[in-house]
Amino acid sequence: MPKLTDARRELRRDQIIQAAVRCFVRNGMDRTSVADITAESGLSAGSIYAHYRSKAEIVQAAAQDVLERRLRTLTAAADGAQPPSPAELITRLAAGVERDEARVGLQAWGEATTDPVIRDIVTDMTDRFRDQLQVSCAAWLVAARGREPGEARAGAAILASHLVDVYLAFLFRRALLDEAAPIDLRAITAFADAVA
Amino acid sequence: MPKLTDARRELRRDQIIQAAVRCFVRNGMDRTSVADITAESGLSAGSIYAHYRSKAEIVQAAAQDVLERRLRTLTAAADGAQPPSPAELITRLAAGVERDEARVGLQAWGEATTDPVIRDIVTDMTDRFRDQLQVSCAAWLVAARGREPGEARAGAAILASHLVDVYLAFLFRRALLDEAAPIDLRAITAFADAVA
DNA sequence: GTCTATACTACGATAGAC
DNA sequence: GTCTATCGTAGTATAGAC
Repeated sequence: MPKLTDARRELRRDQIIQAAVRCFVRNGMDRTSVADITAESGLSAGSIYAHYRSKAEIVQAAAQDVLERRLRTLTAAADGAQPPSPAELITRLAAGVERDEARVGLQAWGEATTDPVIRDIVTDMTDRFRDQLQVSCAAWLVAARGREPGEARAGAAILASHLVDVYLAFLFRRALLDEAAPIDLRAITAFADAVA
Repeated sequence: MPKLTDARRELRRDQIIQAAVRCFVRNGMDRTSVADITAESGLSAGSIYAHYRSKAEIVQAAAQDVLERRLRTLTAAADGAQPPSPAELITRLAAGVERDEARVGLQAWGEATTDPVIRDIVTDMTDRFRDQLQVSCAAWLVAARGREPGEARAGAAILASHLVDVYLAFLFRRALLDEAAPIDLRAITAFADAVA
């Protein structure tokens, strides 16, 4: 039964990653030692190196995990009976972001400037994020503004790029400011109306 | 003549910081060792520690230097016979950003999530950046759109916050993408028109 | 797979001569 | 102020018992 052992293995790996993320929130990715992760996870060095080849691999897996989680938040936010407006969509998105999560996200950006693997993880996730946003915006343009699917897709592409910008800036504020100003919806709606 | 020695001292400090920044671009702030900085600067460990108490202090000074430099770019971009439109302003701003510079900026954001000193440097500079943008936008609203100074200031505040968002997202793209898409001016002008 | 113990390296910072 | 040399430590990864 390799299925079960695989699942157990995945569970351990996740346990390690979650512990690592908690450490990263406290001390940052670079100032977190493998010893810190062992202490936080309750495991030992030997056990950890049985699941990950190096600390770099742990950092990469943690970055991937945090970003994937955000992408799932988007999928959830876009779901519903009728497609949400861009303003509503970005509001839901922002509501789902914890500060700790945003912090590790920013750390990943910093790492991405020098680690090609993390860079690919970050840019790939940004691309997928934008694609998802475009799909949702296109649906909204069709359903709420009566656009043709073709022109809706074009408008949605522009809109989605802009939403990504606003979202990235929000992550910045959420991570670094004590009380992050909420996203200013006037800018979004003004632009959405201009597109639609 | 303490004036002269002070100037020499400042020159050495700057030499160290510039060398440090070059190292940061290659290997990141955390994976750069003091030995790397000595090699890059042509100085020795003893000399460097005569000017900075610790590596942390060097990192902080480097972050401050990079961000101050960006603020000066903004001051230059806002200058001119008549105030530039928001779209023109952000275009000039983006044009002046080198990739290496953007990279160290992102690294500083990552450090800011765990180092309070760098966090203050980053948030303070973002505030000053927004203030500068507001002044410039207010001037534009008065000169090009005939607003009253009072309502121009209010509109400019909203506009400036949004421009900061767009600018931060641009820095992200500039640092991490091979060919950063230029800033989409439609979003800016649409919003500027809505405000004005 | 998981543990303890440890080998090996790299780093930050200092001492002391000049 | 600047150099060379070095001290102490902290970190990654591995070895070997269980």
